[in-house]
Amino acid sequence: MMEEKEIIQRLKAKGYVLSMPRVAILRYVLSHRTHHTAESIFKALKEDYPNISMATVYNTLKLLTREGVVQQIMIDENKVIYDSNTYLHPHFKCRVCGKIEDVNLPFNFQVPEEVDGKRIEDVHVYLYGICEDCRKKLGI
Amino acid sequence: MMEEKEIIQRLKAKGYVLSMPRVAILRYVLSHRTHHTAESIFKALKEDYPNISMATVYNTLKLLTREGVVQQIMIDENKVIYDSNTYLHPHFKCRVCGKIEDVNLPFNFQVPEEVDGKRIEDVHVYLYGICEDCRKKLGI
DNA sequence: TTTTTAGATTAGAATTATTCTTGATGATAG
DNA sequence: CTATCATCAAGAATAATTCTAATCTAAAAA
Repeated sequence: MMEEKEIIQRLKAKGYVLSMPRVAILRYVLSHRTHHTAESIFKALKEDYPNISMATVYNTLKLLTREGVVQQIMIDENKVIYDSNTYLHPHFKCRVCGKIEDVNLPFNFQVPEEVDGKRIEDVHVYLYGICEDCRKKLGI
Repeated sequence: MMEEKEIIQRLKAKGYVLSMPRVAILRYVLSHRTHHTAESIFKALKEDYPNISMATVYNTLKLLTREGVVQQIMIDENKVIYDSNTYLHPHFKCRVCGKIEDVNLPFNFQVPEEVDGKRIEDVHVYLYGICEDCRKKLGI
């Protein structure tokens, strides 16, 4: 897990301007290592930075994705979730309550670097089912 | 891989009305066992059924997903792809040309039926990287 | 066969997530 | 300082999907 300073160094070295909104977004996702949406980040930052815009949030998240600081999780059919935990770990979505959680399970995903001539750079594993709470409530 | 007649039987038994547009959509996805979008199906059927509507395509695809006839593939961040090949197989997306392909690779995805109290019902594996064509073009 | 009716369909408006556009702003090199 | 160039904000635009309300139809009942 990378540190804020290290990340800022690296982005500066790549020629990015580390403007106030960008640092605010970076700091926010690093200090809340859970799942975010563009909107949840926007709302959270709106308080301290009342004139931040959605476009900036989207642009910065795209930048951070490109630079490997966050990961786009597409487990949900209608919005992208951003995860600042970028090591390979499966995600789970409950089909009853819709909750999305990390799954800390050492699956053996020895994905080869190359398959059928394709170079594999990233692997996403999404699990769907019913979460513990919903199972209890439903008695199943 | 299920047959059309068998599927229609099963859906009827479940109480669904097998109307003309529903059968047309079912038949289309079964006879073109590739990747579809709601829009591609709509356009293809528009020729034979000039007044079919997008709402019907979406509703029917949702129904067929619920009944396990097709699978929603969410490898692409901005649209859902429907796959009538519903056995567990990874999908690949080229980050250069955007092409999406099946990967016929026997990964050992022995996903347990239960993890951390969660019941796992479905597993999606998405691989991202560079396809053979793009590697050749780029010389990498 | 005709009637009935629950559920399905259509057209288009509405919604939601995301991207684009444009003019303003601000950091930085010279 | 000032010119340059990337970034920013605001809101319009777009794209995918869902909703709404009036109409239609498959299939059960008469």
